[in-house]
Amino acid sequence: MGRPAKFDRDAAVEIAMQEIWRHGFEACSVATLSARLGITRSSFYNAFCSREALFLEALERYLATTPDRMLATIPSDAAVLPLLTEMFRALCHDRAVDPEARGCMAVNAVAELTGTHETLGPILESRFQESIARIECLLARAVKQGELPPETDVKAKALALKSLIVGLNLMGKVVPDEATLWAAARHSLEGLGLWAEAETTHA
Amino acid sequence: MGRPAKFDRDAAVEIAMQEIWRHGFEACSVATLSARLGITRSSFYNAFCSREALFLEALERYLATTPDRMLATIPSDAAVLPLLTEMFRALCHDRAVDPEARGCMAVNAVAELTGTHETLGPILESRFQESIARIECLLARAVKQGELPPETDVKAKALALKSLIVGLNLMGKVVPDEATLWAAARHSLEGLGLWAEAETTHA
DNA sequence: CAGGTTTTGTCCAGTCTTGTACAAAATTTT
DNA sequence: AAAATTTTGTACAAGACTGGACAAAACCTG
Repeated sequence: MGRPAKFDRDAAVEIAMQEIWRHGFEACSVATLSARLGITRSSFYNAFCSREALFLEALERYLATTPDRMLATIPSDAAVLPLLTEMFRALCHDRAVDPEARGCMAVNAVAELTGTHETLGPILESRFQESIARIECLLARAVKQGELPPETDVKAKALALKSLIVGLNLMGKVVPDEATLWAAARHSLEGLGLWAEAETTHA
Repeated sequence: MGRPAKFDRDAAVEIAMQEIWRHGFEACSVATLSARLGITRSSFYNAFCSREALFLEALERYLATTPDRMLATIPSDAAVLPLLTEMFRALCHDRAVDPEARGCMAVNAVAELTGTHETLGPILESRFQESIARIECLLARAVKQGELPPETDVKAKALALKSLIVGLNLMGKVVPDEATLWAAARHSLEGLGLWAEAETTHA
């Protein structure tokens, strides 16, 4: 099967993710990325085809670890609201714990590439829409489970929630203090009637 | 006083603002900006010194027209809450009415340059902080004027508000529909206890 | 060991970028 | 009209980036 690659592809994607997270997509040229990865541009093109392709891989990798992920891996029967609260707590923590305050890679990417980048823009937009839809489903389930009143405007609330998520993520780049972020988040969640103390995980 | 400039400097700043708004700061090279402005790079450097300096001028120009401005030009005795509501309405409108859905230039700039650009980053951050402080003052005044209960956590509410503003502005790049944005905004405002019907401007 | 396959390093051409330098042009002031 | 001032066009040097071409190296399979 030919000559094996001299570098760890997975580790490379991780590094690339960190790099793009830090500096943004356009700021990471093939040259700088290759250097950072310890490979030549030749190997770069061979392994990843294009900067865009690597970005998408890096994005996937990022999304797999982001607090947002908690909303996708739905236990299906669990209460929604405590999960939501938990997610916001994790979000505030993640933003504040990062010494570089790079914010959320996905939000950064949307801000940078949406409406600008020919191919990446639409992909990010649809991801965004999907995220909103997922939240909408979750809220609908919360209504069905009696966690929210039946007259809840699920669509508006989902959008308000996503706004809050995006806002906090960007805010975290400027105000990287967990307590402060959490105060704002909790305040908003309470206002939306979505705040719920997490169940004490069986001690 | 020497040879007069062949181009309208003010109009040039306007065009530059539009361009940076559209494509982001780093995507606008001196070459492309100069071309767009109809001048040579030589004239560009002569008139604006640097790309960064022009950006700051463009940013000032932008900030002078943004809905956020409504919160700075405080009538000092007027009710705060209706003004706030009005501002959000304008924000949702502005985001939705833009056929290119470029979002808010300031928010875009924060997302792009904060933590990355040596000189512009800190400037944008302090602008951001000032904006939060302004909102905080406004809310404090609202408490004093009896529009909000005395026990209001002004600091948390101000941050929640700013999060909402930022979130909506970014959201507008993906969901450029006024009704949808406004539904989310109003929902959040109501939750925060900040929604107030605007006084009918004397008909 | 030969043949096939894949990675890797080097090289290239073409385009872009920045900031400066210098002379020509245009206009005001003396 | 001459001098001073400022803008403008052109040119330069040094460097970065892209994407592809090509040969050499390294490995697997028959």
